[in-house]
Amino acid sequence: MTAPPQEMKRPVNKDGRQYRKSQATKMLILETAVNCFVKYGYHQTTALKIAEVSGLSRGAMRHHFVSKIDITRAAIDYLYEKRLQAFREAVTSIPADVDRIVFAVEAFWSQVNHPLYMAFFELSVASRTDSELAQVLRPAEETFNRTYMEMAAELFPEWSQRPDTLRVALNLARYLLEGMAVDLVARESVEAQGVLHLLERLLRDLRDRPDLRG
Amino acid sequence: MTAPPQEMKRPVNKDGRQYRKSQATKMLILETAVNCFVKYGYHQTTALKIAEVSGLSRGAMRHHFVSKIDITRAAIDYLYEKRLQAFREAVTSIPADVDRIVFAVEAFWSQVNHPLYMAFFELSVASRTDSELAQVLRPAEETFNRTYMEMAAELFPEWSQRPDTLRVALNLARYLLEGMAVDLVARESVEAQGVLHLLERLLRDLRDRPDLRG
DNA sequence: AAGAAAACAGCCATGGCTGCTTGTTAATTT
DNA sequence: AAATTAACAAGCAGCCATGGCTGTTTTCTT
Repeated sequence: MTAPPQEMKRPVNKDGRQYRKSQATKMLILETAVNCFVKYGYHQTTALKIAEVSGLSRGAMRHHFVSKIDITRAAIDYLYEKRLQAFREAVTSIPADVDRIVFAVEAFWSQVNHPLYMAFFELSVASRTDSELAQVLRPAEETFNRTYMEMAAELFPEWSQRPDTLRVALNLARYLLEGMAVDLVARESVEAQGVLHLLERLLRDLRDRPDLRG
Repeated sequence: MTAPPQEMKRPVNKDGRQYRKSQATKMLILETAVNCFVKYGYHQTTALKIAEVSGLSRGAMRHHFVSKIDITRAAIDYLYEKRLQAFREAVTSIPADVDRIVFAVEAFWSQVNHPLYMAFFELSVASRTDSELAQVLRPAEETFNRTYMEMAAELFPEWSQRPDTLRVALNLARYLLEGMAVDLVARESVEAQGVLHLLERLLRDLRDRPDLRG
């Protein structure tokens, strides 16, 4: 009986060109994965297909990510990172002297029309019947939701006196825009203008008239 | 060279017990298929699985439906038939002396919470990346949409003077409720009450105040 | 009652995807 | 420059879904 081989793995050198190449390849794989989710849907996206589109061999893929769920895990992080970042940018770039509701609606709407949203949507739907995926997706989504709420609270400080009204308003906006996006997915055309204007009007009402429940 | 065998197929006897059994089996298959779509998702539902759950052999299945897309085609007809029927029932059962908006919202909302909606939703999402399925689904969906609009027009005759406002209102209601349903799918909890009340209020405003655009 | 057709069972060949293994080249450490 | 490890290539065995074929039983027609 010998002692177990004390695998003293040397630390990764983050400056070496090997490391950078590895990172680049990983990014390539993740981007390809997300693109495939959008283009083929989650379940049609196989590990093999990702490898092929990336221009890598199956073995090379495996070196970086062992299985599809591994890729997916990393891709989800990557995806949500980007979504949050885009969100933050959109919100912080709103000028101070305009009606922020119009801008906020527009920002969310363009979010939801972005290809990245499609990827998220595919994952979300797939996760309903795939508990492994659901486990991976849930935390990322919770983070996103929390940030969404927090940013909204920052964006509308005058609203913070009635947090429950704000909550309902935010939920409504979100459901509506996501519902529009879904119809956009399936039916490719959505009567966006009128609906968006109505939403803006409703949000203004909710914000400006405290006596508006029921 | 003989003449082509002039296949004089005898007409189906719709009273025979063979025919009825066939119909029953077909129904069983379709119901199983829809259930599988809900339970496993469209792509996870294989022809084999449908056969197994139905308690049929692969050959027996094949006798009734050659391929999965065949089953799906028939299942879609079956599904939309049921959805439309449920819709019609819900609408026609609304009493005359109440605010029909509340009832209509409730009717649509319970529609969208029904398992059948989940099946439709799965198909709809899958059709984005599956053109064969899209082809099958599109006509059924168009029929449903048309009927939805028509029934709404019947339900709110006083609104028919401003068809564009009605259109926008109907679209908004639909997008919102579907968006809620989607979130329900993925996150299992939706702040329904407040949002539904807001929707009702908005619809009432739109109906009763003609000066409300912009 | 006999022939035809429908309803059903089960097998086989094919092809795609997965997990795993082995081999090769390039970079890094000492 | 020798040894080590990372990066990538490529193949294999197993699994499962599919399409298609053949055989058996039940029902229908005449």
